[in-house]
Amino acid sequence: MVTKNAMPTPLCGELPAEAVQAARFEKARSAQASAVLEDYVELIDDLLTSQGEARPTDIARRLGVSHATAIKSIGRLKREGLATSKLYRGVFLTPRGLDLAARVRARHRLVVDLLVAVGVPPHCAELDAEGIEHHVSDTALAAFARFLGHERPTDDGAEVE
Amino acid sequence: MVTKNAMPTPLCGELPAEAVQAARFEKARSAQASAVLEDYVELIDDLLTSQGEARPTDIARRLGVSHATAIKSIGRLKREGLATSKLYRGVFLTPRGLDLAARVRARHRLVVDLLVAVGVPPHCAELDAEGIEHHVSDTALAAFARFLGHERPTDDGAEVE
DNA sequence: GCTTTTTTGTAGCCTCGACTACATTTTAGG
DNA sequence: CCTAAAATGTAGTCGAGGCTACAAAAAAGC
Repeated sequence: MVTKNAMPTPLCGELPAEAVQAARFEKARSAQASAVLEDYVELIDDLLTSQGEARPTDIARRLGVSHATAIKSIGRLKREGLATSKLYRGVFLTPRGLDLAARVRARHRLVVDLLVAVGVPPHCAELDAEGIEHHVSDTALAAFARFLGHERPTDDGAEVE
Repeated sequence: MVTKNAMPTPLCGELPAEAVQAARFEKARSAQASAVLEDYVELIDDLLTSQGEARPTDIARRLGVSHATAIKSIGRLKREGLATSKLYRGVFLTPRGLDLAARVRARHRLVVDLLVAVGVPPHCAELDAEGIEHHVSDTALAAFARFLGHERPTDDGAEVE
């Protein structure tokens, strides 16, 4: 018997257990929907900072997708008001895009740092964080920061096996 | 062709930085591809254990999707050799499905436990784990287990000052 | 036993994110 | 300057995973 719904959940007072569980899955699905856009925004910001420009071909290569796929996604970014692009002139971020990029990057670092702090090898932490980060809530992020701030393991990474 | 088969192993020694980054995103994408199937398998196993049967309608309700969507996904499970179903007789898991369910469940618990251990409120940990779990590698899982076993922080959660 | 409701399944449509193939534009070479 | 290559953009396809609407079978009510 699992009866994982036996605990008193703060927000979901009288809701049926099914609805609670359904909401959980729905949250994960919606997080996934914005994951791709977040990746693009973060990468574009990265390219703009390091290279001075973000060209679709570079974006595609870094993401490991075809240029057509990248261009389509850039179109979505523009529709969502996160980026702009001039014909044959590269992609740029709107203020909203820049803001999102900053938040995504901070979250990424925090997730990696936490993984390393609990003993995940740095290389692996980077890999896993790419998928994980999109699903970490602000509440959890705050907890991560608190955890890292209180008992930061001298930043040399936890002992590798 | 992307020659994605050039590096199945995590030795990114002489590879260009772009390829490394691309591989990271690709891993996240492939993890996402199996996420839905994992959720279904876990839920079906849960229903079989607690209710004795897993009916498409129940699956759909618990996942928060329409029954048509659930039935389609069940079809995918069958194609992948993870489940079987007899007309109007519910869904069952194959040995492979059962094995996957067990692994998914263990991983889920480990992720939740780790989140709680670093100070994430239990309710939030459950929510976030739903999305996170699909992206946690075996290496990271092992680190989680080690962390939880070695330095369990008195289980009172991080003190909220 | 017949009707109604629930459950199950099918069909068709949508969006997203991937792809290939082709068209166009800019840039680079000769 | 004109051509070849690279970069950019467009069109069309595909599968996954959602949806609604409808059809059929099983279960429940009367």
